[in-house]
Amino acid sequence: MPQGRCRRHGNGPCSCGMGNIYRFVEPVVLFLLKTKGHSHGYELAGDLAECTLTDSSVDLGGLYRILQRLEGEGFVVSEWDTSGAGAARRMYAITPAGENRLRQWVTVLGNMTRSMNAFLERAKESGVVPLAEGGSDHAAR
Amino acid sequence: MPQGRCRRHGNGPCSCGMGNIYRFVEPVVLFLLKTKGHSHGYELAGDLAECTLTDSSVDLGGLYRILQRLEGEGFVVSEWDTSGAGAARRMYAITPAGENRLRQWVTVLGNMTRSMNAFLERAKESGVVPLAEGGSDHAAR
DNA sequence: ATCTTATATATGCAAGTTGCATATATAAGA
DNA sequence: TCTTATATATGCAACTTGCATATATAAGAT
Repeated sequence: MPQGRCRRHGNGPCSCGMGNIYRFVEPVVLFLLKTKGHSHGYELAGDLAECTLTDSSVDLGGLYRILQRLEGEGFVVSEWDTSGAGAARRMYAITPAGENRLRQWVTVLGNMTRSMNAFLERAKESGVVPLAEGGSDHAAR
Repeated sequence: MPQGRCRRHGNGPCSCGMGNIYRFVEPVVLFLLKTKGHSHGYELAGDLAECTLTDSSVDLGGLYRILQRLEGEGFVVSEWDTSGAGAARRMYAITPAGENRLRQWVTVLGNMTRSMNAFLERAKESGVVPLAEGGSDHAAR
């Protein structure tokens, strides 16, 4: 938990309060749009809950803002879908620029995992690891 | 790159503009203090440059702020060291609470790498991967 | 008929983080 | 005396985050 610490669960090693960046919201959204073809915010929120490592569900308001930003940057496009019953849905699709962005994310995340593994390796060698008090990570459920 | 995008390098897949969280500043600082015994901000900045995955060096002002926050949270303690020549150094040391925090970070980062690898695996299976245009990650140097 | 719930999108706001610039002081070397 | 390296620290605008709230439609329950 970096800066915005988890205010709900106190001080255990949980992944709450990490913000959307730690939940890989942007790359996962781009990936979902790439594989699904198209989707809308409310549906993406459900899919995201299964792709991310945190117990805290992604903030819906934040997700809509991320989609708005991605559209402003040209990585996704949207249009209203009033065909179905119920409230209108804003359907999103990924653009070629967005697909390129996704490939970039894969590169960056690949570098990150390598760095993180190297750090964890060093930490284990140094014997920092044994039994974290206050134990279980909420994210590990 | 998430929200605060890299303003310097345009649109290549670099790890700039990711903020300190993506550079693992907090866990790496705690780890360095644990293994070194004690250190000060300016020295930690040099060590951090070798432990993090970004090309952009950690912002020194930001690092000092992180150290201040960590002290406020009881994870490190500091005192002035005026013994050596030159400007006074504020020497930091990790506390028992900080060591516990570090163990929690190891747990959380371990979960993160597993989630990231699972995502990258899925992305590769879906054929999203091939050749990101705008190619090299600055972080990969 | 009315109430509640689920679906669906969106904004307001306070608190926090970030990058960049800047201010400060000490000492070594040119 | 000037520049550079060491060393700490704050100001500020821009952005992100979590939480609360506002909105509208429709299905199902009472």
